Amino acid sequence: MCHGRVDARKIDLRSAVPAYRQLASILREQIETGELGADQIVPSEATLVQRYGVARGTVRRAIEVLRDEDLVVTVQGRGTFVK
Amino acid sequence: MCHGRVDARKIDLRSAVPAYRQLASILREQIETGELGADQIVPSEATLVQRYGVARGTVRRAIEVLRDEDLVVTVQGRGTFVK
DNA sequence: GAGAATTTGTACGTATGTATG
DNA sequence: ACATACATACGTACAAATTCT
Repeated sequence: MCHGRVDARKIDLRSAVPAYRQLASILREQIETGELGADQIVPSEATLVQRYGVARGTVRRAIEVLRDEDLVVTVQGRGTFVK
Repeated sequence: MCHGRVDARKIDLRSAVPAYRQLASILREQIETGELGADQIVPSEATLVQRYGVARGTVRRAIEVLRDEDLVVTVQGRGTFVK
């Protein structure tokens, strides 16, 4: 089996930690544990929107955090890749 | 004379340069020429929205650029200040 | 101190443009 | 031509921090 989808930690909108930071932490962890390996594409914004139930703007802010941390690079029309 | 308001360079939404970058350039220039001096507060988001006729999100993006360039600092509830 | 007003922060939704495959 | 994916811009609502009355 192994259904591909793993856990999808939930995002709590009522938390003191903003949703975009929670999502950034989730993705950062997946990168650090190797669940998302180097050069591997990060799920598309649309996918993350559906998977975590947040708005696209929130997804973009989360990815922006990772970009600022130099963990990923984003290319218009292609996607976001782990560095 | 001297009406306080100076020029208010316009922002061209049809330009190849995004509106938020145009606004960032305008504010950056005002900082570099001393029109906005050190420790002086930058006009509030609401003021910039009215003055330049763009959405608040666009204003925030412009200021974010200046923050990334370490030209200003922003404090919730207070405002944005020239460094 | 209480309350209102101001100002930035977060989150949502929509529409359109640009780049890639 | 088409579908996918990121980029920009608009608007709305509410929360949080600060300042003013």
